[in-house]
Amino acid sequence: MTGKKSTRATREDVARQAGTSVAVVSYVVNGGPRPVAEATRDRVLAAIDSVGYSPNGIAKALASGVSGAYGLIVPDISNPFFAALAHELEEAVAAEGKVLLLGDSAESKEREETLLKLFLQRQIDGILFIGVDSKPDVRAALRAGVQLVILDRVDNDAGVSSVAVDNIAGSYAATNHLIGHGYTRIGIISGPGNLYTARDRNLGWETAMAQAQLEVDPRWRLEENFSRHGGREAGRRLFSLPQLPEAVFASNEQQAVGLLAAAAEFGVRVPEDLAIMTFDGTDDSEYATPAISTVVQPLNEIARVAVNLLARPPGHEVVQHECDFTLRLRPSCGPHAGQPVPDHN
Amino acid sequence: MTGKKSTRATREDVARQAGTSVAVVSYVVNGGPRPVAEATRDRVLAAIDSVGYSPNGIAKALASGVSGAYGLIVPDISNPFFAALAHELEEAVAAEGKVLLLGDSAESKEREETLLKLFLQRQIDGILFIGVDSKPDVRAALRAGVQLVILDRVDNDAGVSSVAVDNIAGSYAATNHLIGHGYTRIGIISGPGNLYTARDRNLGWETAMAQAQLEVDPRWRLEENFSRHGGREAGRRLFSLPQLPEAVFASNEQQAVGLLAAAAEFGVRVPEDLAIMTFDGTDDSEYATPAISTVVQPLNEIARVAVNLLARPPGHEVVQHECDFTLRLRPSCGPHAGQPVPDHN
DNA sequence: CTGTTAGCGCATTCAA
DNA sequence: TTGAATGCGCTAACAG
Repeated sequence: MTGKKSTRATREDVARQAGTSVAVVSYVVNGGPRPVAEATRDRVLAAIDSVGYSPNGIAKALASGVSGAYGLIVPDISNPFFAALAHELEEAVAAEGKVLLLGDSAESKEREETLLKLFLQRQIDGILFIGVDSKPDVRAALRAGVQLVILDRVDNDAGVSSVAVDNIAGSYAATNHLIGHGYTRIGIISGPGNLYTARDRNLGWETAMAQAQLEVDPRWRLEENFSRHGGREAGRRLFSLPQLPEAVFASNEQQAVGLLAAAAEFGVRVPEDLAIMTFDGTDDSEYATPAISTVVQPLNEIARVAVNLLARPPGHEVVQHECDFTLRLRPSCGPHAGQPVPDHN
Repeated sequence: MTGKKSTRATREDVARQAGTSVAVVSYVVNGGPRPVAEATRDRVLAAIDSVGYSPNGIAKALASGVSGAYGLIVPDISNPFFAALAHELEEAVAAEGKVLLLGDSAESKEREETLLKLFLQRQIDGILFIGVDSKPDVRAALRAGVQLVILDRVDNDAGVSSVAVDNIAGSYAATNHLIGHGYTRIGIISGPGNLYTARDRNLGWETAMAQAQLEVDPRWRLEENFSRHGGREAGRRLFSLPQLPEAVFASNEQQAVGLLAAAAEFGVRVPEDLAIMTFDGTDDSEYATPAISTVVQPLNEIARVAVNLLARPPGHEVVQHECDFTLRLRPSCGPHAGQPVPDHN
């Protein structure tokens, strides 16, 4: 065609221009590992500027063994909770001077493994992992000696580090808050039974209910996916029952939003006819109608801790970090006297 | 420590094990560029399996010049619209056999440029770009000879390919639909004036209003950020006015969600006291209370077209693709006879 | 059909 | 303080 192969300037061009060796260029670019004379450095810098040199990250990765990138695998980035978490993670990763590779497994176990392998092939320096279920196969990463941290949906037996909120205590606190309102007929929409997250939140609710010696109508225990669709379906079933509970704990925020949509469909008023609390605490619950009371996950802390764990030199011990939550009270669970609520227990 | 440097198996290990040369290993791994005898291939495959070989993507990228990755830059991945788009893009990119690198510019012009450079350094094969404003500086990419496609917020003067929905026609159709309801007092929440997207949607609304010879109270023209917060602020101002419009076109979905929250605050009923239409059409509008009528952007098409443009060999002509939209009618704009509505014009 | 070998751009050790 | 040289793992000519 028109010209020669559009090839970028390399160290060699800089060296030639500056009248030095390529090694010296490296030294000034990386500020080490050896010192460079003031005058030489200036010449090199001028040359870099003149030829428009920018180091090739790929070559650097190959030679040094570190790629400068972390990988993030999520089941579905269009899920607001994962998106919010990804946003925080990106920030934490950037603060580490690295970039973040995004992999969306589309809720597919198979795609999840493919992504993991793909990342590993790219010499990723560490992997942030949110699995589609609680039995992720992360052996490939361990085998390759790559750090991996599991987020949110945690398998405590996997032998890898993890960061998650205290799901049991959170749902326990949420349920207790409903009980404190004086509600006695309290239902739950729980998540898929194969997720520890869902089981833990279920357990918290059960514990609070048992402790308060409250009976539970089994028809008020719905199980659905952690999605708006799931929440709406649960709501439709619930609202077709002859008798409604006074309150419902929706195990995740997306379900709560769906439940709200179903309530509107059926003319069920929230919180007058049904009080609602939920779990997660992204902006979704703030902007819902009515705004939803929720256990808030500290996304920022989760992200920071996770990235810190990833940045540790390999061979470190496995740590399973559990974050504290906060309770955010809004109109959906009924009128408040404005009293503060303890974080948990 | 315990063992030797945890170094992965390479082609050489495979070759040794199989008793062949490294080239042959390449040939069977890549299915070319030269044929390999059946028997040899089998030996190689067995050897690969035996030593647990997995090709090093970094080395491959360096040697071949293609990295197998596309980069995506978005202003904020926690924005549901961008998240939904990213989800579709990831899918389209994966279908191309590539991975997607995510960069979140956090609405910062500076970070946006940093990300672009970072991607370029990593020999990204192409960049999907959603800028924080309509004057993105993408010269670095052009200079490096890397394909780049601008999405959503398009600058028609940039000389780069782009994909976007027809914003003018979309808002024109939405406004006309409101007019068809018989509303004559119609307001607008428009987006930041520095975004073409916002200006175009504004223009579509203006055109429809002018064409219907409808007067506009300037106090019913609000300008706010494309966020829920912005929408809520606009709503609060609007609902403090002595007289409300009958309908409002919220320029993006996030604003509409915020507007709904403000309406609930002020006891303004939707659609009885105020009809609402909006633009974007992610799940957010479906699950809002009430569900929101909206111009729907064909995210799937946008993603496919964008990735196709990216996959073209370099040196191609600049194309600015404009996608069709659809209108999705829901309760928020008032009762319908159920008549279908033409796509546009 | 298969083996050999020269790069890809950079980090880094070893000399000078 | 600087230069030369080796290697990272792989691709793709170029020879057999």
